[in-house]
Amino acid sequence: MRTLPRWREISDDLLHRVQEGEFAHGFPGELALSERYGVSRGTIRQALTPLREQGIVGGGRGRRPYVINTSRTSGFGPMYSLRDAITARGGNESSEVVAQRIVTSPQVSTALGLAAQTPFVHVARVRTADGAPFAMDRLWIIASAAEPLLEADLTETSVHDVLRTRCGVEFDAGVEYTHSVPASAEVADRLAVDEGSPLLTVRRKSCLAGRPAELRDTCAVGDRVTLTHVFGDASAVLDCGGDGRPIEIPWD
Amino acid sequence: MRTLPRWREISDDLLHRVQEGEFAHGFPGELALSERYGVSRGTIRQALTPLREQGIVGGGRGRRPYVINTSRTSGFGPMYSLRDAITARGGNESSEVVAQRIVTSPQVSTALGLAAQTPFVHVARVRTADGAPFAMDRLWIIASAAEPLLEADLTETSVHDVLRTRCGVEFDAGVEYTHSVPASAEVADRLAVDEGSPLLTVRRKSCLAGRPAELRDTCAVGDRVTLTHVFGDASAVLDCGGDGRPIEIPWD
DNA sequence: TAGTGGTCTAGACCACCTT
DNA sequence: AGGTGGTCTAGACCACTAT
Repeated sequence: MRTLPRWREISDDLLHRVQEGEFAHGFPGELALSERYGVSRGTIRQALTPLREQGIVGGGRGRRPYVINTSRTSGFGPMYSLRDAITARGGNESSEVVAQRIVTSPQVSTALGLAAQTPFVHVARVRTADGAPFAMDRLWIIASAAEPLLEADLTETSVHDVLRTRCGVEFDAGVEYTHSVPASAEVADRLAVDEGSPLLTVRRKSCLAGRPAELRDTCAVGDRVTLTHVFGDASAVLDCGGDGRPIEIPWD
Repeated sequence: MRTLPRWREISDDLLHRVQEGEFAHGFPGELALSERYGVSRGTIRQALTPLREQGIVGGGRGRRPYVINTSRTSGFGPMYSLRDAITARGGNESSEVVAQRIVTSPQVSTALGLAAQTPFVHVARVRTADGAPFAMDRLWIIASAAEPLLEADLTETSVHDVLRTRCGVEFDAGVEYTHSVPASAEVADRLAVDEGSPLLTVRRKSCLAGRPAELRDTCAVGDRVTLTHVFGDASAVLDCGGDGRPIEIPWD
């Protein structure tokens, strides 16, 4: 695990402070931050970029800077600008781990363009909110980068967090494919829905230092899950009614 | 329409050249670009940032820079890092415009947090690839910013392009909600699928200068459409087989 | 009018990859 | 070894907003 650049340390620190509510009554400007951290304004701007892109802090030329969203549970990193969050309808969320071991898989290796015998850490979980399953996911990460994952408790912790803190690993590129498919018999059984009912599936392939490193499938119940993506300071269109369900208007 | 910053002009110019294949045999380095455009390296880095984020050019410390993806049809702009493209299975794509007029709508105004009588330009289309409909979309944009849209030919041109070139308008923030829902009778009829079959719906709310400006609903046939998001230099995991459909392996 | 962020410059040093 | 991009500095000027 190499040392992080200064701008990244500052960015992490600011995110942490924001999440603890430190700036609820006003976020400092770039000049003030520049003094506080003892770095140039350019470095501060670099640190603020991800926070602004992800809509965590807002402001703009002339405006007083402010905090938009404190409740953001997501970690930090570029992949979160891809798929910010799967939000379940419900409160208490936990996971049942149904697989957590080393495997090889020709299908996975092929999908990632790796050698057929590449060993992966394989994790599969069923995610539950308030007693009702709302999604299942499974992932394969090249074992050489993710062995501590085998011993982690994944019922309450995200894989991303474990990778970051225990493995010092963060994905730097990737692609996501999202589909809507009918539930197969097996999945319908595990998620307690009717066979054929609409599911949201997301396949993600991620890279580590430019090399394929992870394949992840997420499979979510259509009417229990909303996939949300935020870009920039969207505070003007958040929380103004509706959860994104289509408006009931004829398609004239 | 105000003048664009220099870095943005350079970014647009580079994207244009990339798409015309000018750099197929090698992309210039930052120093070379700095000389060519007569600006400092910082400005060049700013211009390259969106191209690198969207995985259009690649490289890295020490590596020779290169072009990853020329065939990118998408325009330019931050919203495209949200929902890069809806890719249909098929070749010839066109749209049938089923609505293109000024309207007011309490539902839309409410969803955007605007006054109930706000006039919108309303556009609704059914999108077809190789003769089969694969998606429909409808949008409402505040009329004051988008009037030229009323007279545009939208059968072959994207709304985004018209907004950019004719209205000088680009969204700077937004949120997208993605769901999987069963087809209603009306939508099933228009898209030529069975009632109840899985659809992918995307609702987007966008901002212009920090104010709500657009609501857009897209409704796509599950098995004809893939929603793709790319982050960074994902060249290692693109084109290595599979279209993102879930692997057929039991969820042990 | 004061303070903010957006843009831009002209340097510097270093880590990393290719050769 | 030479070239690349990543990081950082210390300035500058300007557009915009709030007051």
